[in-house]
Amino acid sequence: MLRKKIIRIVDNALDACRQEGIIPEHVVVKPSIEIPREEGHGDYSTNIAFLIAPVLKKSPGDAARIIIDHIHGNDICERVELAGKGFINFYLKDELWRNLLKDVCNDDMRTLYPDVGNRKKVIIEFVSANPTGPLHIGHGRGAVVGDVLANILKSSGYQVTKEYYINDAGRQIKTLGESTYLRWQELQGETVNYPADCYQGDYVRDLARQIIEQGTEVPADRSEAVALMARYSSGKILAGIQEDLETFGVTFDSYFNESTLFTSGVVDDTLELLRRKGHAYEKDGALWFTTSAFEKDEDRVLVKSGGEKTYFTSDIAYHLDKFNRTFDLIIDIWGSDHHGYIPRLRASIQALGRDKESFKAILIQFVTLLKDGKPVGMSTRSGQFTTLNEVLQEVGKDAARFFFLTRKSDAHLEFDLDLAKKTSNENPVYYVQYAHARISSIFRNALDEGIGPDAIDGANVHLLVLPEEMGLIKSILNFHNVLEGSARSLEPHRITFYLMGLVGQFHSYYNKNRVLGSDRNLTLARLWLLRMTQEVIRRALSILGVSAPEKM
RNA sequence: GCGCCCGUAGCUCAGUUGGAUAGAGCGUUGGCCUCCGGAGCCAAAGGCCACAGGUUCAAAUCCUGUCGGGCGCGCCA
Repeated sequence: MLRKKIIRIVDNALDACRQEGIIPEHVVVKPSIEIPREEGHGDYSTNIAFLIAPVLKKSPGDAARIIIDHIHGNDICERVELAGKGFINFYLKDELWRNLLKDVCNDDMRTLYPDVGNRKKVIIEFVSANPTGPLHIGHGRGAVVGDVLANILKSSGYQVTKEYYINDAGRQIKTLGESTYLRWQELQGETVNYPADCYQGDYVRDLARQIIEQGTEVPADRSEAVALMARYSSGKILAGIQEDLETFGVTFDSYFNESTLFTSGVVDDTLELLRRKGHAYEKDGALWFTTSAFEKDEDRVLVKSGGEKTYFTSDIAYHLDKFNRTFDLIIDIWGSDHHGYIPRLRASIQALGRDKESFKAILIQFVTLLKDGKPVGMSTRSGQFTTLNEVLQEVGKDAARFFFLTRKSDAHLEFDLDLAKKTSNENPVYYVQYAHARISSIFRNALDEGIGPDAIDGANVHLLVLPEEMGLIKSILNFHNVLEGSARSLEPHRITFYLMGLVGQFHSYYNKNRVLGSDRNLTLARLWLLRMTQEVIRRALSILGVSAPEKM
């Protein structure tokens, strides 16, 4: 918003220098205008002097001085200073910030949301756990990142579709059917040898028991019986997964079955397309894809010598299908152990003639669940995982969601169950929610004194002159930049860190200054500021899918 | 062996894509409401940003190498 004005000021100064022949006409520089990290370094800062100093054959400091001397007709800055070895710092007039926030308020906060998406269609695929067992805490992390990222992109001008991909064509579902069948046999009193590569969790036995209790007729033919068990079990488990996700606040716009790629012919189309473009070739009786033509990776098999298609093939088809559904941007959220898979998929996207930049894979590092200070294993097959549902029961939706977003996705996360249970007060989510509740409380008190929303509407914003108040105003407006950065980098955790900072400013301000005081006009102005603060907290929390309580 | 990610305060982690004096939370120590919610605030202590070079006005950030940790490298899914 204001950055553009600063850019214009700098550009004008450069033009003035060119006209005077100080800077040669042909020299083109692209100064960066940024918000300094240090508070004392102004509202904006530019490094332009460092860039033109070599051209002028002067020191950066002298160059900066020349630029500053050529800034004319600037009415938005309180002052412009040379700082450090050549930085030019811009200190904007306080009234400018106040007016800006007032504008945002009058516009119903709409200007706070950036438009980086420009209505582009994006599909985010996440969780996509096979319905062979309940979700564990690692899935939970991916679920939150995907869900929140979707919210971020929606808030930034994208049209977002959330999709869950089900590998129902593969071997895992068959194994599930086999597992249930064996447990079923066991429950019939038969002695069975239960293999190690079958699913070990107790839930398989429960499923078998359900089949018996419901009096379902099991076909005598073994493979038919297994097929029935597979259908029943996966359906039941998927329903359970959906239920878990719902209590976690995660929903999907569509569920996509891998098997439909075969029935609809997309898989065949994909192979045909790759052949025609010369990106598939026969070797050793198998069909190979030319990964190496696009990426630093080895060629991969599409069709095995036995005629069976690989998982990779249906995955290429799946992504072709996404493009066919006219999505401009495809985001996949995977466990970080899949990172080796990225080059070949990106290669396939190029082979299909699509822009590789339209595909983004986000990797989620594993979660280490700590119990009694020791890590707990989480392999689905071994059955000793702790389910997402159990964690939710213990720490609650808000804390779990917020906690998952307190670090960037591609970093290990230690989730200490005992700590989360025992000292939930220490969880940062309470720190943020507390601020929201506290502000609500102030409004309740104000109402008792006869100050309602209408009165606050008429507040004189220009009574907000304290440094803490200016800091809050700037931070509220900064939500725009944070959201934009979060959307561009696809990093949801930036929102949580922003919130903790904003809320810290509020708590500090609250402690130092009284809001409800004897000066009615000042009271109104401060209430107005708190209303804006609370509004942003609420909206940011809503993006995170975390509740904003009035009381707690 | 090859590839990807990571190494920042005692612990868990941020660090605006190359900016100025390195930032939180927890923990430790010491303070703060006769008044709007003490689930809060203020202050102190704590750092060779794994190590060594290089690139430039400027490096935690980019390049090379070393050490240490995680994960991948199938005609599995």
